[in-house]
Amino acid sequence: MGISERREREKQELREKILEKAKEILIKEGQDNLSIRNIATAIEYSPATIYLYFQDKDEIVYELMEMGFERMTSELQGAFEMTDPVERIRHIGQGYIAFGLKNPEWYDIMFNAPQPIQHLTKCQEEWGFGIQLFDFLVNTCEEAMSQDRTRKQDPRLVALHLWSTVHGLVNLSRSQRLEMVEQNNNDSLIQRTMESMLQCIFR
Amino acid sequence: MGISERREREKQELREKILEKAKEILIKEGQDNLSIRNIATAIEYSPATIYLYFQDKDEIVYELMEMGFERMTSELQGAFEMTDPVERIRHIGQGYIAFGLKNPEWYDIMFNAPQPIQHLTKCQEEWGFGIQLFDFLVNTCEEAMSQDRTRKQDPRLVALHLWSTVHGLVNLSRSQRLEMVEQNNNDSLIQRTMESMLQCIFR
DNA sequence: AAATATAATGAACAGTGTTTAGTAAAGTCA
DNA sequence: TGACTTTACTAAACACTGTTCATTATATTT
Repeated sequence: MGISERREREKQELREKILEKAKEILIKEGQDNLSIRNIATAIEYSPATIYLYFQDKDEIVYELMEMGFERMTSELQGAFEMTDPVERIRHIGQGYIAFGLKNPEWYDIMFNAPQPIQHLTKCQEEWGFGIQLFDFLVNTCEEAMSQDRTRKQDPRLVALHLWSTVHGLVNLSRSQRLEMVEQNNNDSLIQRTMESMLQCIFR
Repeated sequence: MGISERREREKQELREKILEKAKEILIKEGQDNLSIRNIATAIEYSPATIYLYFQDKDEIVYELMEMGFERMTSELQGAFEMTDPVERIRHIGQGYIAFGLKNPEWYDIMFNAPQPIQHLTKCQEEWGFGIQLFDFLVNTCEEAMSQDRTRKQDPRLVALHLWSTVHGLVNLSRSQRLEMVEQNNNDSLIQRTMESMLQCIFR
């Protein structure tokens, strides 16, 4: 029964090809130009064909989100391996911000766009990568607390404080609101703000 | 020459009507349904007419942003008048978050959407309301610092820390990423996180 | 070779922002 | 009042969007 196996493989290959082209378009032309029709012409198939491999556009965006998390995770690898918990947090923060500023389209899909979440709730799955990342941050906060590097408090709140600040900074920069109130020195301003936060949480 | 005055007045009235209906649609049907065509049918004019009163959709969104800032400013009035600088910051933060969670569409237009900013850069104007709000926050931080309620540091960085955290929290909630990592107690979680931040900045 | 199962598509639906040429109404002036 | 001009408005088109479905083409099996 090698034939049906080949067919299955070919189906998988076209699915991969769709995702690859979607990724290319996202990087080169941005989220606004990531349309079913653009993907279709890129893979030289009709738009309707894409719906034989994905139930809707949300599913494609969801897959792109997963790819984004893999990219980000690999970029943060060095930070994850830091022995000192506070240094670990500092490097994760810096890496997170750097990723967000360098890959705004990926970041948007991962942390802002409603589509991947809609896909998740539709399929009753969970936000695996995100939970993993957040839990790691919570654990690191707990570690810092056990070393008396910060005052006793709910580590989940500290983690959320850290996350929301860097998320807020990336989004304010992305949406051009930051440059509206502070013309000069965008990147270093973000760096210094995060450092200011770390100074006030950890010792 | 009362005739041309009446005409001018009538033009202004239709402009106002367009904005009023745009506001209604934004509130009742959300940003996704805020289309030129929907506004046009609501005011019982053709879509093309709207372009006689606004150069493009961005300009309408810009005007809605201004309305949003007026709404927010009036809601924050009580907070602005607090005598204690730290309490002032606390109430501004709470009000900011409450506004963002209660009026997600307004919030999006004011702090996330690229359209109003595109309109600004096109017209070489500045983000008046936003700058005003941020500068007020900076001044309040300076006041708190002069009262020795927080350690000596750049007040603009403290203000940005405060802003990015609440902005991040509102956006994480809005984009459903928060409920992905913390199922229970969304609103109070946000409150407690902000409180945790205030505790670590001010004394 | 004929029958069947699978894959791919053309065309349509309902929607988007925006432009342009043409029409209808209102104001101006002889 | 009638002719002319200015202003206000709109129908229709352009180039897009996601999605569905009946139909066609291809590949596999009998």
